[in-house]
Amino acid sequence: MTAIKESSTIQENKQYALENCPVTFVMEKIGGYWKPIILWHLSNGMKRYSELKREIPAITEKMLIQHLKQLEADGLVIREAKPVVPPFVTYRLSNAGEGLLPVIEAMAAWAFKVKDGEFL
Amino acid sequence: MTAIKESSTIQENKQYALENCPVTFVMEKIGGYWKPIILWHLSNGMKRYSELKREIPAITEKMLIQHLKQLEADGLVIREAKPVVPPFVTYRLSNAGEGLLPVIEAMAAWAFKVKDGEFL
DNA sequence: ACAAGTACTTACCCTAAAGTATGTATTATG
DNA sequence: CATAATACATACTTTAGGGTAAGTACTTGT
Repeated sequence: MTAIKESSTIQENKQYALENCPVTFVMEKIGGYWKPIILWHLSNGMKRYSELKREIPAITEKMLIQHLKQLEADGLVIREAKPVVPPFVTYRLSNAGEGLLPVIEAMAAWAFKVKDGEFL
Repeated sequence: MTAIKESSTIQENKQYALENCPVTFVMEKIGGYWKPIILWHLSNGMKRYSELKREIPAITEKMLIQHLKQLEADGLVIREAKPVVPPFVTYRLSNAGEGLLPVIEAMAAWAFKVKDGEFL
């Protein structure tokens, strides 16, 4: 008989990981399928909502807006709305968001090395 | 009436992201709550299965072995088993796995900057 | 009058990831 | 002979993320 595990929910483990692992902290911010893609598209500067939509055709509007809100709440992007009609809303990286670019570049570098078979 | 979206499943989107976004490629490999933590614990060298288990108390054995297998299948860690009893199995980073350390360090650096309020 | 464009919102569903609880093989040791 | 230690395996359930489909508000153009 194996020792019985005391209860441990996803939330508790999330908490554990967040406090103990900086990588998990980053994952929380930029994890999921869409957030990195959105950040990538914002890395060349400010974009309108509709521009992002056009540039990432596979994303649904729900996902796009949902992640933009999340990124905004996490302080990675800045939303600016001009009170005109039709609405004119732009998104751009904050300082913290731009601070992530080296991380993204490190990831990209690794990905290309793997694909080039450099680790074989 | 909003334009009707042509069908797009999770798998298709995954494919799109994987092909278009190196960050997603990396996420595929080290995403989830446990993989980065496991990699982190392996970054100081080879560890036995039971050592990992002890060092990451919140993880369940199912998650630990499942992610170790995944990491092995993705070529990030190397498993070595001595045919003795009780079993003696060790895990260590492969070259590709070690190649990820700069990524992890970049993440950690960013996480600490955020926590120190450097982006405010 | 109504379609079109912009930036959303909301209700509902489906799947993949994570967690729970248990079982297994082997041998040494008391 | 039963227990402990190691490194798993597996059936089942829960949860969170993602996707679908549709609606809203406001105004300009035809």
